[in-house]
Amino acid sequence: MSDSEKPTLMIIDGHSLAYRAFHALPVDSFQTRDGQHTNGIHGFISMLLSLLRTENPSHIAVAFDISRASFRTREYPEYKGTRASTPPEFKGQVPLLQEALAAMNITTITKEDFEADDILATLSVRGTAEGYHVFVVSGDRDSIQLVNDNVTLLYPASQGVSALTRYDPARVREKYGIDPAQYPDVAALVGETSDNLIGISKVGEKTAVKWLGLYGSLAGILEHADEIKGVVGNNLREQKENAIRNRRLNRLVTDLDLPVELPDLVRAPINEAAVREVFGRLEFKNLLERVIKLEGGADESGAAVVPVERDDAPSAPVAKDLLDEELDAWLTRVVAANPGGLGLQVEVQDGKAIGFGVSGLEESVNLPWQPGRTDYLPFEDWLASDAPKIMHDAKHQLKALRRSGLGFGGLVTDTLVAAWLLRPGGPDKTLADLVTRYLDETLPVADPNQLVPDESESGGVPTEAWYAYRLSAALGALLDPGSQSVLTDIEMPTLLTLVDMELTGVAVSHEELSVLSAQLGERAAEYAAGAFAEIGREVNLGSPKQLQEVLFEQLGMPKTRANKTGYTTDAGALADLQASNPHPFLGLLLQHRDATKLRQIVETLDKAIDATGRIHTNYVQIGTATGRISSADPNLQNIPVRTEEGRRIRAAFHSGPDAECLLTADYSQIEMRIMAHLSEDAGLIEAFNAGEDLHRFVGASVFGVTPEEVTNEMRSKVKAMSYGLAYGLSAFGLSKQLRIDQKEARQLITDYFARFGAVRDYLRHVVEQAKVDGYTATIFGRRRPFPELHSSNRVLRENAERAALNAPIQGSAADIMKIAMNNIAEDMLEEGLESRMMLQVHDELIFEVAPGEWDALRTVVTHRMETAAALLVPLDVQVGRGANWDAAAH
DNA sequence: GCCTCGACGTA
DNA sequence: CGTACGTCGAGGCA
Repeated sequence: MSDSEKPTLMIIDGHSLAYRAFHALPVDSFQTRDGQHTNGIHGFISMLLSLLRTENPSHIAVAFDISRASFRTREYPEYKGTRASTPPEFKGQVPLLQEALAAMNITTITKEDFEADDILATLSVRGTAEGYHVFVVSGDRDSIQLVNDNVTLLYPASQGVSALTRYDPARVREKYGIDPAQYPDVAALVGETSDNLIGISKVGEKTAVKWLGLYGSLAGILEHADEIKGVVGNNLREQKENAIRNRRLNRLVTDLDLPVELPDLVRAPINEAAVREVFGRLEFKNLLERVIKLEGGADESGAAVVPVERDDAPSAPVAKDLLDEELDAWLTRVVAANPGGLGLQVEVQDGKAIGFGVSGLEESVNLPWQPGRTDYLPFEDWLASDAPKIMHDAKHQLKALRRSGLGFGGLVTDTLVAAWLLRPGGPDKTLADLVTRYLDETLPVADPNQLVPDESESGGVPTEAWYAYRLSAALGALLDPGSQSVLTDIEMPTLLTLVDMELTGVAVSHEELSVLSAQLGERAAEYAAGAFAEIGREVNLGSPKQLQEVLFEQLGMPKTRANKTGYTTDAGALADLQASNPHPFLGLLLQHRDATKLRQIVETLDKAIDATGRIHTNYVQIGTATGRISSADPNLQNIPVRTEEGRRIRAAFHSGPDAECLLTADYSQIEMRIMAHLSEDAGLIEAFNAGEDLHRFVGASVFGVTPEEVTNEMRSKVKAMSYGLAYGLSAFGLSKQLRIDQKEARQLITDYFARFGAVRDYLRHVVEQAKVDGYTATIFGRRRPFPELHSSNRVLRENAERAALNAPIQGSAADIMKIAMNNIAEDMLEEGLESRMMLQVHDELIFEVAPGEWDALRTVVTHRMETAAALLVPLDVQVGRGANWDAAAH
């Protein structure tokens, strides 16, 4: 029988290949929406499909280790002892991989007390005996010993699993200078770091191969050990037991009793239903297609290096250039053909629109644009109409449309926002990320060598529009109904609201900031001079490293809490030091910190003021994992408020020249109210319905006194407790914050829950449910996945538990605020108010009030905020009025 | 010029 | 050993 007619048996080391794939592929890019990591599985299956195509084996099996323990670890407990513990992200991938293989009708084999390598060895010996050509696929170098004329090893190239090197006996000789069967002797002499097998000192591959050339085998070398001169000879004689032990351990077992016969391993058709189910769970869209397609017939074109890049991805349609009637006809036709909407991307330059890409499923157009252009009237009509549009990262594009004077309507989906709802806090930030994850394709990049990009070729806004169109379908299929309604009813309107707010900006006084900056600069310099005088030298007070030198060496202060670079110098630790080891330097340093921090904030804000005297922040709609909005460039959600000095910065935020004043409106205790609603705690609900001071009421209940008898101290303790609840506060944390001992903190928690037990039950229940579901949900259905709840790492798991109990509370508050904002914006438009919503700081809104509109605006804002959600307790809104942000506070 | 870290501002 | 963020300077690396 010639080689090409022999049946071929392919045996794969499942664990080692999956583990290699795990390290080769970015872990964050392969995750199900429940948070299960799948990069190892994806890489393995992808490699497997390539192998099936290129090698087309007639028989196949995948071997797995059952555990790290085997007869080898019993014999030598240190065996593989240096291996790092399995990364948590890899956990769970092997069982899922085995499920996937089962669905594909590929046999997996395990054997108690033996390693996968031994199964490979046994099968390759049997295969050879029964007339097969054997392919061994393994990332373990011990498999080299299996190579012979009938056994070929496919070994992953340096990184990953996308390229496999083919080892036949000639290749082994070329690479290592020995016969495959001699490889274990070399390994025994050299040692194997990854298996924690120590070899002979100073003996590397070169020496080992030389000796084998001289004496033929390890046994021969040991026999002639006395003849070997020099230090290495001595080492060999002294450490020969190492080599003997190594050789015993790296000998693969070739006569295992396995529960299968070779004919059982013949390739069978996949179980399509099972494959669809498993791959659906793994969210492998493209791999599913490839597996299904594989059934259609194997490709015979074998290549030595297995390609992983898919070759069946559809490519974007070539964009057309159209004018006038042509464009009109095209739009009419394509709109009719794509009732779900068209993909749209705006090309933005210097904040203005300079072109558009519009795409349906099968065709797209490219429309360069400049002000005054009239041949696109049909397009402009469509743009401004309610005709459904699908975009990616629409906010800055819509801002550009507005600056360019173009109308817009009909946004149904923003794929960036939709993907964020699927995986809030996920790594996907660009269209290319989403195309890779959800379409398993690659977004074409414009050729960087092409100086003038040809939009009609590929890349550019028409291509982006086409991918956004296709992504929206893929994402829509993955979104549960709750998330879908959050997208449609909350996030898309919010996006439009944010466009207005960002374009509006807020007036800030450059003059006031300049004065502040100068004053703070002077003060900082004085504190610095004083601090330097105290220690007799000048250091950089902004350098934690230099401060450590001063504090712990020069001044001999006791060490503070440790961090990665030494010991912390944060404000809390410095205050503790001041209490135990008073020194004027400490106070001056803290004062200097305050002054420079404020000055830095002032400077950053000042630089952000535009020519019209306003600051335009960028609200990041996908900026948080909980559903809140974040603010950046500059961040206007962390403007100081707690100190007198800080409030002077707020005072520089004022109403614009045409406005009457500012209006601020904030929800009071919204998170506690949400807790009352979600927990249905009768006591807490009563506390809110009583309408008096919440913390006083709760304090009276906890301490068993009347509200009038609640002291300030009792009130502040209860207040800290209530706020801490929603964060998963511990007795330790509470004691630290209140500076009381842990026993007292524990008692406070006990007393608190004695009166508000349903709150405790609710918080426990949230975490338990999240463990079952894999995610938490807000009142409105916004989800956040929590895979770490099952982590075996205690720190990770407990962090996830606290985040999970907080997510529905913080997230529901965020939902409520967004709904209120959208409703307010709508009312303002309907009532024709010219006042403007400018800022959102999580539970607070700031408006610029147009002359004569105070009453109307206050009514709208209060009403819409109070009625954004119907909870078991009322939503209380506090409104303030003033010429500036500080004065408008209440 | 890039990154990480410590520190600190807000809800 | 309390959640969620963004920004700065210092310092290390290239």
